[in-house]
Amino acid sequence: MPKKKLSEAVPGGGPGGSGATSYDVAELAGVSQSAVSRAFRTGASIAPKTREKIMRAAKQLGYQPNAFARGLITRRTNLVAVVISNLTNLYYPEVLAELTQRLSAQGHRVLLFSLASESEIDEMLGLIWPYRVDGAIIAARLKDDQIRQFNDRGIPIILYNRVGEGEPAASVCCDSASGERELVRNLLAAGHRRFGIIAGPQDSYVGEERLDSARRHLAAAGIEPFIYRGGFDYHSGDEGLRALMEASGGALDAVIATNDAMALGAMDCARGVYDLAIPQQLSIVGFDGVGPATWGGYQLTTIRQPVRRMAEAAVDMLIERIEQPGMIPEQRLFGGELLPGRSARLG
Amino acid sequence: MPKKKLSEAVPGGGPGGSGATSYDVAELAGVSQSAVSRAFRTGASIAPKTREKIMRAAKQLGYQPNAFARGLITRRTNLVAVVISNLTNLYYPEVLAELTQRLSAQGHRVLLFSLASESEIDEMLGLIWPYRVDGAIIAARLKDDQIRQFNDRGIPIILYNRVGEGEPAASVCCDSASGERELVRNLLAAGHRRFGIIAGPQDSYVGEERLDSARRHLAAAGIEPFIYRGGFDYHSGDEGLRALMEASGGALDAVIATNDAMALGAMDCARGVYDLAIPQQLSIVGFDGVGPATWGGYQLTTIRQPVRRMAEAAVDMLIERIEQPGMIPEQRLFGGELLPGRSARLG
DNA sequence: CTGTTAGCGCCTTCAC
DNA sequence: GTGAAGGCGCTAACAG
Repeated sequence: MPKKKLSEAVPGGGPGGSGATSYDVAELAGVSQSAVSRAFRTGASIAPKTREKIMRAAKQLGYQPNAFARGLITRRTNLVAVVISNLTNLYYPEVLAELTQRLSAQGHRVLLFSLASESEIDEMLGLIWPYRVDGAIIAARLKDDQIRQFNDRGIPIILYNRVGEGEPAASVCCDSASGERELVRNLLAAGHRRFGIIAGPQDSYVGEERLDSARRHLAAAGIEPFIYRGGFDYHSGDEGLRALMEASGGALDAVIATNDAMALGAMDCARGVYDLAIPQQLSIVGFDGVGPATWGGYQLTTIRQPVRRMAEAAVDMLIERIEQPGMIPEQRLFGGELLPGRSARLG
Repeated sequence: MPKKKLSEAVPGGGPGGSGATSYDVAELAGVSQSAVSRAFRTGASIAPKTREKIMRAAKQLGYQPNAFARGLITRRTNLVAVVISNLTNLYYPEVLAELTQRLSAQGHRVLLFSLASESEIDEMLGLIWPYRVDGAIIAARLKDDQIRQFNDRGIPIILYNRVGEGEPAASVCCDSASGERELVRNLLAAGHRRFGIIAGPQDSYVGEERLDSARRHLAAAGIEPFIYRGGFDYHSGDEGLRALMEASGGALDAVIATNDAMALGAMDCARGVYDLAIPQQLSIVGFDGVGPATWGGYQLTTIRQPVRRMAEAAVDMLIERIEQPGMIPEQRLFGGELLPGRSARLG
């Protein structure tokens, strides 16, 4: 007879708990507490008959092992932090859905953090540490010392569409440079010469990459584009097009937006405000391949990120590093797919 | 000198942990472990000087209290489960962003679960229990016995845009019935007589509510609409309009879609495929007020859900119930706002 | 294969 | 205001 105290009466248990502990189950099943523990652990040696007896008792009591007690001892919490800077970006919901489903399938729970602004990162880190997450997937711009904090604590992280600047960090990215090059090359081949670029905020890593790539490849053809800085949202596309039209005196052949939301805003503005036929009078391209880009009213010419493969890679890389600490940082770069659409004349 | 073992050397600590424990901090600060515990608990009585000494030592060691050990004892995990059935629905990212930010501000972390299909709910519940969440916010269709499992375990839940069928449950909803009534009344007043409805999947609670309300109010005017069943996505809107045009022989005055995504699909189809002028030849209305609905190319006539107030209400109600168990179930119903847009002629 | 014995790191009495 | 025990529920060695 175990001496430990059993959970007090009440079938439902106290507030916040199911009430039943492994001792309760052990007593009901007529075995020791550690037998119960084994029954709920994969790969533990236990007689099938005993296990079954235990499981029956457990079900009767509504018993589920307490992850907090387990985590305290195993130092594995099965928790993965997922950090996304601005969820309302059209692109992230799809990523988040993929990540949670794949992590779930691998036995991990998602602890979600969303930031209203990148300045909240330090604050957020303080909220993560107490939960001893096994790892993290981060789609926000971490500073070197923030990456180092993860490294120092031995918590593997995967940067999503970002790379570490100085501190080494594993990452999964869509190849902005080659995607943008593809777009520019095609636009040039179709004879466009007067370009405008609607860029993203300067604190966006992919935004700057895309901008740089576009400028570089235009420069190689001797072209200097007009540039407008937006905020990655639909409205910025509208404002951007107006600004570019003004700056260029209305003489524009093509507009390159560094994400789809802005490209769509620019399309609506071009048609609605300037009464331009797209792509006959103006070509517009985006980047990402979000849902609305393929909608009938837009059929945007853009680069589609292979979201599923990227999410899969991020999760796989993370799990690897959780199970085998100390792996070297690896960067995986996925090529995007050119969706021809109907918003631009390509060569 | 405390006899308890201090964490073993390595500054970074072992895998998964920051290494430092309250004993390490206590030793460095020259106080007892329980003093450290007090320093990190709000409202514990401790001398300001002692506290400061401890905090300095803690920072030096990178110490953060272990939430797992704390949760084990206090039975408060500060974890809230958020369950969302299909994240890719345009409407949810905004909700999720609001929820996580507000929960964070209240000292709670979000454990996110997303479902590929409603049939996975039981499976998911089994993943939730071990984590002893303090509460849950659920935007998925729970069966009565699933709600009861939460009730039995004493875990408060808030249903989001759903209500319990038999089992009592607190909930936050947008008033589908009155929103749809408003739309129908306006459409009738403007002289529309031949209606089509693009409805959602039958397992959607709000979808059925909106459909029922629209039919009822049309019936009151002696009108029997054509009905098509879609899946709440953009593509369903396209298919829906085709089906309705066929069923009605092209004689349609207005189309009511039970969410925005389908309404937008129908708009593009009406313009692109049937070459109809909207709203002159055909009025189309939606429901939700998602971002793209306000875009220049659409300017959809719809009902906007007060997402921020609803999220705020959900979080507040949940926190109340966590701090004061046993509160009665309350249902809060928020009215939507009619966005006139330009996709329908209203009376 | 099963039971026993120590803790995991912290909070919570209780003396002082 | 502070320190010394005891235990939250479980897993990880061990014996048997």
